[in-house]
Amino acid sequence: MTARASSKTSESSDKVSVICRALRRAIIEQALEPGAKLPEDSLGERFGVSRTIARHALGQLAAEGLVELRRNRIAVVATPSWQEARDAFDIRIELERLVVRQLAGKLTKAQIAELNAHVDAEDRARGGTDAMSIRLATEFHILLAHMTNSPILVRYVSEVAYRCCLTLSLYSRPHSTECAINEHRAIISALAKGDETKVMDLMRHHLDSVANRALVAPTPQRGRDLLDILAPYADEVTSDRVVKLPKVARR
Amino acid sequence: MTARASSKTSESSDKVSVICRALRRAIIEQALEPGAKLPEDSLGERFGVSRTIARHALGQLAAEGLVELRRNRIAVVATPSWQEARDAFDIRIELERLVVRQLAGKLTKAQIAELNAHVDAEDRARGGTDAMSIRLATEFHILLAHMTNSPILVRYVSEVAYRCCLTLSLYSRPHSTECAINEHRAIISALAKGDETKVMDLMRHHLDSVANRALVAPTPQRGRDLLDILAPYADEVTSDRVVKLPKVARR
DNA sequence: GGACACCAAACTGCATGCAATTGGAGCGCG
DNA sequence: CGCGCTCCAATTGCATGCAGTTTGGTGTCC
Repeated sequence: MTARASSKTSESSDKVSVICRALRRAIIEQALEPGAKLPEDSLGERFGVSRTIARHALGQLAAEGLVELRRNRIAVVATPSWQEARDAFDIRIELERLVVRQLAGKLTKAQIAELNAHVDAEDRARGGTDAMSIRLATEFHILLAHMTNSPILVRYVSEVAYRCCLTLSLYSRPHSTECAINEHRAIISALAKGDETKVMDLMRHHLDSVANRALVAPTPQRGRDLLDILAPYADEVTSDRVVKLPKVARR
Repeated sequence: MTARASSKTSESSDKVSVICRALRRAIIEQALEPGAKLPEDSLGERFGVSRTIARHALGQLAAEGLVELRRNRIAVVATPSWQEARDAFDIRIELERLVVRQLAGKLTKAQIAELNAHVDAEDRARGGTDAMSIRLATEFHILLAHMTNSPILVRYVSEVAYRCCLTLSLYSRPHSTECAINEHRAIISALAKGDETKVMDLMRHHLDSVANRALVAPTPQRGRDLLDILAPYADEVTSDRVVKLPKVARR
């Protein structure tokens, strides 16, 4: 047995879905940074639809956790806390281990070729922008999920992967994608060999290292946002005159 | 260390959210069976809002997988296939194992009391309707997820648990909830003891047995919907005159 | 009696309009 | 110069209206 009966899960071609896809992509490519404002009017105007539709799209993206929606306030691209980012990665690890567990030894030659082709594309894109590298790497994982032919699994893996993308733009330093690509290759080969436990371990370590490379511990321990972030500056303030705050990535 | 800093995740009090909650509950209590029609007008009228709002709510529920939305067609309560149900349970197992892994040995006395109180409630409700038993059992799992203080985990566990609920109304026979209750108690005690691997195993077996009790293999192997379901009836039709079909739960 | 064309009711897809809320500029005061 | 107040433009929350699509029922013809 190679794979399950197919099933169509593709998003329909509503105007709403179109906008969702566009925004999703803009977000994961970091064209829209976390915290960026998303007024319904502007969105509607930009996409040539009414506010009603833009609003609906924002609702969907909020349900996916990519957008934050507060009553009577402008929607913004989600700004996950460091802890939320870590949680997302933890969940992602378990979900993707499930993916490769289901896939180990069950892939057709064509599917393996497809995966290799994708990694080749990642390789070729190494010269390109960071954003593209991140997108391609994420799409590799989503491609894997698709091969399980489990719509639910695809949905959750996609969602959580996008959320992780989002956190990369927040907490990541410019990073080298090379090892990630090698790890992708290793996963493919273990999948082809059908070594279930091996591939599950590979996936865990792969995602763990991505997470660790990305989520450089921000505030030592899981304190609450503002207070802890401001603590060191507060020290300076009380100890001496106010010093010019160092420019910090903001939004 | 006992638990993380709190964080508010509660759904806001939009009219949309109100309708979502109401429908969600109606669905998991099986007041709305899978396949039930949900016209925007009727919903709006029933809840005293415009179609716009009802529509938006349906969109949200569709994003959660509780409702199926097809272009230009009346929305219906989702009718997951048997395979999708199985997939949902597989995902649920991994997610909830993650929950108890994070929780093992980290619960306060108060939290353990809360859990025990909930199971007591489940016990007391044994005389009540099946729907209520199912709801309470589901809420036990969601309560656990809440204690991780990870909003993302709460969201995914809730969603997937609701989806599993949905499948229970489709494929389950009237079942005894007693063992489930005992298993809940066992999980609590293992959590309190802090035995991580034990509680993860308990959770796996608990959910597995729920799934197995519920998902009585429907069509021997994972065939496609209609054809296999109709096969036996087709036999009768071709072999003799058309016989009156036995009344089968429909909608 | 059965297949087919057609039509009206029901319903969805979407835009627009109006009321309510927000946040920020401007202004006055200490 | 900082603090608080007022007021207005920007923006959201929601209902309604119109156009297009689907559904199901009726009549007609074979």
